[in-house]
Amino acid sequence: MDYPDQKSEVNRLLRALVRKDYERLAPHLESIEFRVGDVLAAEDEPFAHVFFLESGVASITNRISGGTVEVGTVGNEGVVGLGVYFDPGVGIPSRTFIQVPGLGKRVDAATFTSLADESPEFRRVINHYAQSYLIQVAQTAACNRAHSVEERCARWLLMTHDRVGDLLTFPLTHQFLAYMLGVRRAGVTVAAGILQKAGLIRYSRGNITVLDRAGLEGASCECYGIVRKHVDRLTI
Amino acid sequence: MDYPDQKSEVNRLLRALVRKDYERLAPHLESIEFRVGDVLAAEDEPFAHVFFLESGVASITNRISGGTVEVGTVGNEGVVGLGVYFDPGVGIPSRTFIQVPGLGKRVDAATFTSLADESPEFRRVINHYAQSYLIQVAQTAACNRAHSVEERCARWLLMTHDRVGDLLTFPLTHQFLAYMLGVRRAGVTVAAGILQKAGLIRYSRGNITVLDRAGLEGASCECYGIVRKHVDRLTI
DNA sequence: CCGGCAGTGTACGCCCACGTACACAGTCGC
DNA sequence: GCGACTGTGTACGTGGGCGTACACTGCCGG
Repeated sequence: MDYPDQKSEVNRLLRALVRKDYERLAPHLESIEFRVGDVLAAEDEPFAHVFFLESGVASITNRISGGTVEVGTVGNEGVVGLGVYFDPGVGIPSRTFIQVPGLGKRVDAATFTSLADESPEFRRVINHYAQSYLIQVAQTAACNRAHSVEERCARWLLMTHDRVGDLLTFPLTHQFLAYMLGVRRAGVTVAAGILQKAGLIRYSRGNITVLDRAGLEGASCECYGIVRKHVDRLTI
Repeated sequence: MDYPDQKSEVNRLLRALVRKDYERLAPHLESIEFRVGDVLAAEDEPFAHVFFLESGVASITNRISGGTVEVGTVGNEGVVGLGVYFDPGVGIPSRTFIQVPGLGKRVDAATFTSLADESPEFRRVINHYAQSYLIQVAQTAACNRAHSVEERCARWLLMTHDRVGDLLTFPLTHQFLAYMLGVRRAGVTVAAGILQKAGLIRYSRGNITVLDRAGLEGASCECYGIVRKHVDRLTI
C-alpha cells in the first residue's frame, strides 16, 4: 500500500486514530485544497463528505433575521461534518464554509459512518471531539450575549491565530471579521483600532499580524481560555 | 420481571429505543423526582448519571463574566447528560439544573456507556438527539447575538410551554426568566408586559398562563420554529 | 500614469438594554 | 389584622452598538 504514514498526518483527529482505523480510512481519504468561501455544507443540506483540515479554518454560521452569526469554527484539531456522524442524510440550519484557506482531506459519508458503526475506538475519538465542539458552541452562545465587540474580536483573532499555526500574518478584512462576529464593519474598525493602538496587533489592507499574544489574551474574554482548554485536552 | 412496559414510558427517547435496548436499560432505571433548583451536574463536574425527564424542564447555563446565560434546555424529548456519552469522566463548563419541576428516571453513567458501546440502535437514538441538541445550542448562540429581549422572551415561553405539556399555567417569575435570558429583571417585566397587553399571556405573582400560542409564535423570533422542527423530527 | 475600487477611519443621531432605584400590591406567617 | 417579604411596575441617566454616511488611502488594472 502506498498511503501516507499516519505519523505524517497533520490533522490531529487522524493522528489520534488507532492504527487499524486509520488504515481502514486511508484508502478513502482524498486530498483537497480549501479555498476561501468554499462551501462544505449549505444550510439545511446534509454533508456529502467529512472533512479533515490540515491547515486553514472552517466557519459554521447561522443566518437569522438580523444578520449572520458564527456559532463555531473548526481547524486541524477536529473534523467538519459531525452531522454525518449524528444523523447522516439530515441537514442542519447552519452553513459551513472556508474562512482561511488551507489543505486537508475528505472522506465520503458512507465510509465514515460505517467505520463509526464498527469501531469503538473510532467512536471514542469522534465523541471526544464532539464534546469539545459542543462546548465551543455553548460558550459562544453565552459569549455572544454578554461580551463586548472588542473582547470577542480579540478572542476570534486568538482562535484563528492558533489555527494558522506559526503564520504570524494572515489575510483578514474588517468587513469579514464583522460578518463573523455579527456586528457592523465600523464596529470592528474601532475595536481593532484599539487593539492596534495597544500594540497587540497590526494590520493593513486585508492582512493582520499578531504582535502580542499574551496581551491579546488579556484583551479577550475568558471564553478563549475555556474553549482552548477543552481543545487541548483532546490531544492527550 | 416487573419493569414498566416500554409503551408506558413518557420520555420520548426511552420510547424510541428498540425493545432489547430498553430491556437492558430498564433494570437500572431509577425513578426520581426533580425539584426546582436540583443540580444535575455542576460546572466542570462530570455527570454521575444520565437523566430521562418525563415532565419538567432542565436548563443548561454557562456562567461567564457579565452574568449567567442559558445555552440550552432539555425536556422529555431528550436526555440530560450527553457528556457521559461523549466523554465520561470529563466535566464541561456548564451547569445543569431543574428549571421546572417534574418526574423522571436516571441511570448510572457506566450502564449508559456500556449500552452505548454495545448497541448500534441505541447509539443511533442518542446520536439523533445529540444532533438536535447541538442545533438548539447553535441557534441559541445566533439568537443571543441578534434578537431582542421581547422575541427571546416569547421563544422561551413557547419552548417551556411545549414541555410542560397540557398545563396552560406554570410557575415562573420575571426574576427567574431574566436569569435565563441573561437580562435584567426589569427588562423582562417590560417585555412580558407587552406580551400581556397584546393578550398573548397572562401572569400574576409567579404564575404564567399562555393564552394565545399562535400569537406568541408571531411575537417570537424564528429560532423557536427552527429548533422545534428538529426536535419534532426525532419522533418519526 | 491615472481612474477606480477595496479597505479603513471617523462621525452623527438613535435605540435598546443597562444599572439602579423606589413605589406598590398580593400573599404569607404570626 | 398586621408586618414583612416577594413579585411586579416604572422611571432615570448611561452606554454600547446600530444604521448610515462620507472622506481618505493604498493598490491594481487599463
